[in-house]
Amino acid sequence: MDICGVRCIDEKKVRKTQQSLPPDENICRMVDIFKALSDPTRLKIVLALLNREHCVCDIAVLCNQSDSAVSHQLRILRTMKIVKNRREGKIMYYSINDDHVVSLIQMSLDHVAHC
Amino acid sequence: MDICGVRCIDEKKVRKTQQSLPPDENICRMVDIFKALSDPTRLKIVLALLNREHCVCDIAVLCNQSDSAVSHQLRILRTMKIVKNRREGKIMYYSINDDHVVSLIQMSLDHVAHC
DNA sequence: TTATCATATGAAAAAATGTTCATATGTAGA
DNA sequence: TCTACATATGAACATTTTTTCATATGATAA
Repeated sequence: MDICGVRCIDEKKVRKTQQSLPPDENICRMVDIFKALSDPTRLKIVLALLNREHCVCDIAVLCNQSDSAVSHQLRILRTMKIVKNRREGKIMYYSINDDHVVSLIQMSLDHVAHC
Repeated sequence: MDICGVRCIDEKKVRKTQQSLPPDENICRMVDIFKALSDPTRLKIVLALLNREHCVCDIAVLCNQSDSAVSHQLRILRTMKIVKNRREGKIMYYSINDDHVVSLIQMSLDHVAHC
């Protein structure tokens, strides 16, 4: 096995591990979830919404960011289906839309608490 | 409450949520974990090492990346204490060093499998 | 010692990401 | 209708991250 000039030391082990790997598509989807949570503003938004729904400008206050910056990040979280929104007149309320993500965050909260 | 020109709609809710938020330092540490797993090369490395330890050039083959690129990513994972390494002659073997991260990945694997 | 191999590292180049700013949209009320 | 407000969005700019390339290090064998 030799890909792009990189030599392989132990072909057998590599093949076995290769078979154990999830398909690339799934790896990408996992990366997307982690990426969504890997920005302080976005993670803080999700943590805040864990508590209850909030409107955009309240989230901006909580994150100490401009409305616009928060709106951009909310769009990313919305696209990823991590949050959902509902309109009440002029105000747009955001809330959590993915229980799996809640568990992920809970687990990482535990991790950080332990160390 | 009015921070940097952003008006707050519902002060009470904001205060309650603010109190429910983990300290910023912990949020940063959570972000660091998610960031570590939010690159396809790094996540693939960790997934591969979940199976068994591997040397750098075998990881490079698995990830279809140059030795150097992989080495850089391994340093990041090492700094984060997500992986550890041991030398055997010229060869450096890397393996998983953080069980919490294993659980996190397992959970995200489940998530991706479900949807 | 010298040559070779496996890996590491610094710095530059390339790519991806986040924020700001100006402007647009949708809603409510005058 | 016009105005004000809450939010959204595109594009420019700034920052961060990743990859590449050249070179360095540490280990083995000749």
